[in-house]
Amino acid sequence: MISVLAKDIPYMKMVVAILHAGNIIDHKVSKALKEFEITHIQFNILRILEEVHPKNLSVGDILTGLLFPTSDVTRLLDRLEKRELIFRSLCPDNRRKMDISITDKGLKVIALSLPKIEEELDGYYKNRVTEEERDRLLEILKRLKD
Amino acid sequence: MISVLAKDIPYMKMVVAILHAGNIIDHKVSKALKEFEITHIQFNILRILEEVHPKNLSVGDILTGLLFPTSDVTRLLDRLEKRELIFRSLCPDNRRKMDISITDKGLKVIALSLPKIEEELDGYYKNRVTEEERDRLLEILKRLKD
DNA sequence: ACACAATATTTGTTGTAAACAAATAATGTC
DNA sequence: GACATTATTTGTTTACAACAAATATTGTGT
Repeated sequence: MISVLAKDIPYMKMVVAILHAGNIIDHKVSKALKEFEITHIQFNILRILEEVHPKNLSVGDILTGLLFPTSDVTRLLDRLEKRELIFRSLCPDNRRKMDISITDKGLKVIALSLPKIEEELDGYYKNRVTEEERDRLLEILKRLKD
Repeated sequence: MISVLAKDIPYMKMVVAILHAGNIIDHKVSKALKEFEITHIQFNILRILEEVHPKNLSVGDILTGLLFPTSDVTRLLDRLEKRELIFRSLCPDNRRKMDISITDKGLKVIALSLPKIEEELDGYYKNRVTEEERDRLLEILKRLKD
């Protein structure tokens, strides 16, 4: 999603810069996750499940947690389940729902991949953005959510 | 590529915010492009070709222009060619290369879609970021390129 | 001129994910 | 008990990414 929009318009420059930075980060994260054979979005789902571990979440909960809804959580979960990174069972209270939880194997993947991601990103932002700039950036970007 | 990285680490917050903002923008661009049935990356290729029109570019040139290399320019061009948005011919000077140019139909798509994208994004950034903040953001993000 | 390396693009293959509609099943409500 | 609502799954199609390998053309050294 690298954008080559009208770069002469000031705010378009900003938009392009955000997209560009996002792409770079995305690639770095994906690169770090490669050895674990999980994708960025799969990682995100595992992270969400890790956060509530040992409790579980429904498919809908995960969808909400993803900030950005993807139309296809079921099949993402299929892939994770096939590799035993998550565990699915029918919710006893409401049999329309599924109880989804992260497995020990999934926890291990998160534990091992997180430092790799941080390592990968460290070299990226360091010496490029000061702490003050980082906070300022964050503050502005916070407002750019919908 | 919504990220749910360790949000408690300050720079990770920044990273997540960039990814989030990028996702929103990406979705908005894609939404604007939908009626023209082209994807964001296809749009980018057309934009690159439009910039040099009526001259042409090689596959390698386009790859370079994309800021972020995708492994699959050939088949992206296939789709664009099939819909007569671009034109491909053998480069006479170097028959390993292809001369790729945008067609009138492609130019029309760009001309019609650009305002739609801007319109879509207008509502997004306006009243959220001041001009000063926009410039500051841009300045910082510029350094976050690789 | 010939062998061989380098360049430019294409193909094959496989897998992930997005988009959208439709189906299924369980629950809630009047 | 009929019917709407909710939660998840399935079907289908398409785009794109990653990576290796193939093809064809050109450049280079001897």
